[in-house]
Amino acid sequence: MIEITFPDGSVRSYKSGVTGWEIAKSISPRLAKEVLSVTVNNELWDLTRMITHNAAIILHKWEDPEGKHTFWHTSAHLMAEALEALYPGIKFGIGPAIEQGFYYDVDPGDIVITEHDLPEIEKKMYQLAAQKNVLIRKEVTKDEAINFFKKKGDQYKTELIGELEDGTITFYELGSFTDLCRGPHLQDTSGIKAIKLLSIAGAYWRGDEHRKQLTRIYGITFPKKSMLEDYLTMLEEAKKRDHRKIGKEMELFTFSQRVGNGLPLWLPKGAQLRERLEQFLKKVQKVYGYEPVITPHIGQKELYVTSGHYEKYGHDSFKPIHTPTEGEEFLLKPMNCPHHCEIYRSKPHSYRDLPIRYAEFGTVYRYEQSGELHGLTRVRGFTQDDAHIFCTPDQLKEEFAKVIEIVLYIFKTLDFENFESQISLRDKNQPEKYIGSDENWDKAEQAIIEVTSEKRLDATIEYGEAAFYGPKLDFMVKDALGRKWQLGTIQVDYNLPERFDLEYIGEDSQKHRPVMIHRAPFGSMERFVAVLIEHTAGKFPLWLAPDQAVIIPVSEKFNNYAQSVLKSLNNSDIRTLIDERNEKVGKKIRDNELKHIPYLLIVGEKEQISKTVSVRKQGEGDLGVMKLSEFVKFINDELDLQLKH
RNA sequence: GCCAAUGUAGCUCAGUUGGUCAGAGCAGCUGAUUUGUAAUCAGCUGGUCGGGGGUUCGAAUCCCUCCAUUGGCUCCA
Repeated sequence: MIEITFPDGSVRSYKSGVTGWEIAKSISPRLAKEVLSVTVNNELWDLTRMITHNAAIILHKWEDPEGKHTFWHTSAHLMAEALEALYPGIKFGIGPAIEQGFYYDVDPGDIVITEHDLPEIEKKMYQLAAQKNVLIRKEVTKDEAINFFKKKGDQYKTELIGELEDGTITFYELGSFTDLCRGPHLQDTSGIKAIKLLSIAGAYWRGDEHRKQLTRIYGITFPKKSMLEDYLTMLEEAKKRDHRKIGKEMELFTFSQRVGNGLPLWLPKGAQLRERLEQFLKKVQKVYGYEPVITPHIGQKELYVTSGHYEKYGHDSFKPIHTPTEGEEFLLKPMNCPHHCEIYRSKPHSYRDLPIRYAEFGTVYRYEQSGELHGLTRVRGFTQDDAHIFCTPDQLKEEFAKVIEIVLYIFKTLDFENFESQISLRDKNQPEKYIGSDENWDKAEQAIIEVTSEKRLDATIEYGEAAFYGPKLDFMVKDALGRKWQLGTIQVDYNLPERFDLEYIGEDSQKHRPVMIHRAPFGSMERFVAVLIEHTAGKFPLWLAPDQAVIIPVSEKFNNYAQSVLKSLNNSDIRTLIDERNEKVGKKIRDNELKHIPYLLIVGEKEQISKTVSVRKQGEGDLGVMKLSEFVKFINDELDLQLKH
């Protein structure tokens, strides 16, 4: 007999060799039906694998990430089985479960699989799933594994196995399809009731653009048809929030082929929105002791050679600009930091001056690959809400903490609750990748870790993700479709002060090297606005809305009164429009609701007589009649609430 | 940059096997209506069918090529 410990701490005895599924069955038949996989001593296992020693287990159902992971991983195998049946000789790369579904990278040889083929593959998957084929786990030796895939002619699997250690290799058989796989898997495929192959794309083998491009097929599956329907509805809803669609509808920004791809044109309403965000941050930065600076859009190539950017990012930059007569070369600036370093250098500094915080909404240009461009989230010209803090090593921690405060304040004001934060540290096994002394690195990394925990940030730590010049803390937010974008970033830098030979005179009258912090709470205005649009679906908070209220006269007879209301509200700094079109009230309400204008003010005979407006709130409907002064107060109260945290 | 798909009026989209196929709705303009909380009616103006080349008696439709967009891969704010 062995002892099995459950998550709640209870212990039960089972005979040795019991499986996860049998344990589930012993608890309840319903659990046995729903359970998908089991964690045994922190390892995710198949339900059919025999447990022969005392163990702590957790049973996973669909509701658990581990359960979904198992379900989707098996689905990837099911898709592979279907692909092999439809395209004999097809070769397989990797086929993992992902956050939403799964994919498989395949090499179909000379034939091309397109999205038009997906329904047929789906159909085959349904057929195969209905056969209720069992997944069989087999432990194999490395030689056996290599021979199997060599015989099959699958160089990708052979390559993968070559890197594995003997004794740890497992195969899974599903019907006629055998795959190298760590598992775990479902017991059989009968639970896969709803299947949707979503898209198809090229993906380089092992992410290396110098290697062969395989065909990646993305899909998702569910244990119930209704779940798939809900998921597809959710996708449709998400598409409605797409910032590219809303940006067009609300006339926030556009692109022109004549201007160039990846170069956004901010339309008046978008520019207003962006300016308001900038003013907001400028105000916060003033409180935190930042000093605005302004630098040009280009700089001599030598500047970026000095900073090291030319070597690292030169190939991602626009080609140098040559002057007509001299042999000078200028680059469109890919980063603001070199310019700010030169500002620091423009005069000598004492330790008493530090920290110095130079802030600039600096527009930078990077030649992103054409396939990478995406709405406002990935563009070739964008404005960073950049600032560089020059401080003593002793001030680093406190300065870092203050930047986190700013980021959190901004996110809170804008209701960004679901952000993730990531600390990127160095990989100590590869010291050659980083510059700066070990001592400084330790200090900086320690400071970031301490500060994030003091600020109660639930940050993940990634080793080896630091920049070569220092550790950093990044803030990520997901867009409507769940794609993760990096917004804010705070980076410690020992490199640039070194390269630009930046100094300050210390208390000891000696020269010292300052430390730099690069920080951008929004990241880039373009990307931030994009994510903001998707989060709000275009229904911006009142303080940001380009237009806050629109006056709707019931008929042309009341245009004069409407005009007087307009004048009065605009005098009270409420951004107000008037809809004098010769249309019925219902039509005007509908149109202005669709424009996401926060307040609609209907005025007719009653209002004209009583000097009031009939207030209708976007998405909520009629709020009743208010005196003009009441409405102004009502608006200002809401604004105060939004900007006070 | 690579793989795949897409590209028809300002926007959203029809256009069947190449032969009155250059259309619809919305937007815009004009007029009628003078409107009370999510679409009043009528008329009109919009397009070298992404650009270029080719096949054909004839191309939005077939082929080539370039450009852009979309979904991914690599990189990154």
